[in-house]
Amino acid sequence: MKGKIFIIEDEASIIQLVQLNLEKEGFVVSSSLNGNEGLKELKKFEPNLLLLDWMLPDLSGIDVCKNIRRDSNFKTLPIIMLTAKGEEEDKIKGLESGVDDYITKPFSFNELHARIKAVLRRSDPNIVANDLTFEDLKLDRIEKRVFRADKEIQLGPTEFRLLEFFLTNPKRVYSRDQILETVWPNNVNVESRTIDVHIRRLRQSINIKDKKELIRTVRSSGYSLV
Amino acid sequence: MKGKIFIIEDEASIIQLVQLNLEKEGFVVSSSLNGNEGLKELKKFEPNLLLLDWMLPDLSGIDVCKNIRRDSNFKTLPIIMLTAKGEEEDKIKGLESGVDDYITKPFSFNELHARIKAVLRRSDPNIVANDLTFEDLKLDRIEKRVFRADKEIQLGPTEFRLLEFFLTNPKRVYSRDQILETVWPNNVNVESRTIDVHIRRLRQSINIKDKKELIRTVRSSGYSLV
DNA sequence: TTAAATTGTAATATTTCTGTAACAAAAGAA
DNA sequence: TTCTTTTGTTACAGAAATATTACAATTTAA
Repeated sequence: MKGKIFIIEDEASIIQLVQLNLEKEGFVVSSSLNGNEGLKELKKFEPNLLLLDWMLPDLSGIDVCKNIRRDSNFKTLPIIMLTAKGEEEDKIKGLESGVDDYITKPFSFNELHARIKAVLRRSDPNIVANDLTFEDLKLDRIEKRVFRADKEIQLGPTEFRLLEFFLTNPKRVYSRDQILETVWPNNVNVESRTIDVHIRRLRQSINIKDKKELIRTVRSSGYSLV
Repeated sequence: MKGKIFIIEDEASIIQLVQLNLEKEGFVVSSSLNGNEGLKELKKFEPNLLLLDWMLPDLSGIDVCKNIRRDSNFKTLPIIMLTAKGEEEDKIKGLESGVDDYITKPFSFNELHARIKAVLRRSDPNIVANDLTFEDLKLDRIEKRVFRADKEIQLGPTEFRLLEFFLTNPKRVYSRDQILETVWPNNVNVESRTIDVHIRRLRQSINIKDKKELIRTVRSSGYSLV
């Protein structure tokens, strides 16, 4: 899961270009062509990051920005401002008004992508990182390694995916069905009790004596990481 | 933010009633009186949930449903079917054809609302509020945890559902029958006195010494949260 | 090809939860 | 008061959910 990005930008061609590329990178993207509608849709969409054009037909980027910062649910939403060349002076204003970064049009997608990753890494590391962490647990998606308290742990493939799944949303309780759907390849039919066994195996692997149990059983609901 | 709901239903009066109430709840609502047009508009509207009448002038609800499930963009759109009384047998067919829930006309808005929330919670948890609170009581539906005065409380599954139920309408008095209907799975037959026992268990769990009793007994009527 | 690792399931053990019955206590009614 | 109705409390047996174990089948690695 890479996270959700919302774009408010009045040039449809830019939206198209950026959206296409971001989706190719695995982000979920939604967009709007103007400020007022954009604000509404954005709040429904609940993105992890906003790409915001400086000049919009109705509201200025700064107005949008201020509105967002006033909303307690989006106070901390990372924003990257898109400015046209020659507006450099405004950049300072932009940053002052609570923008996390800016990029000057025209920009290459690579440049944008780098900035997005940088901003997300600061605000919500789990979205970008190849490392998922929770407390003293660390999972490296690239190298396929898992550590508990800096000690490497060997997991079978299924236990690895299972832990990876829990780490994308720690604390959240998942039902056996939800776990099956996500962790097992589609169209496989496995007994839902099978999950108990894998939970057991995972527990056995990641538990260290004298350290607390990391997987919580919620009777009649499922399991979660705690 | 509550999300978008689309209604396909040929009785204008029902649409009006439901739409009005849903909008009052904060949903964005759009509707259509028949299946073919409805399908087109729905795909433009991109709702988070569809309320679909079983009997339509042109297409049957099932046809609409199948059409939607064939469209990759709407494969997972949650659908609640509206059936008239006496069509109960069809319900099974409905659920088989990919419907998420159904409700029999005539229905109360509260009942519909509850089902909508339940279905949305499954499909798109961010749309629905997940924390229920009342005074110093807090229930987290995602993590399945309950707190009183910031101290965590352990509840069994039934007590959890019971409290969840009371928290959706604090202060309101519910009869034992109402409690049974909502908190217990359908088609289970339990003695109504059983509820007293669970109330007792819930009380024991959530009461803290020196703090006031949270569950009120209303003689010959039922119980409520106060 | 063989050995080792992994997987799903079934059988069994263990834990936790549930509903009910029986009796006590409280609240109304007469 | 006394009687009646309703609710509170308790204990307990059976049910239900989860934990654990062993094992055969399959996959992967050597």
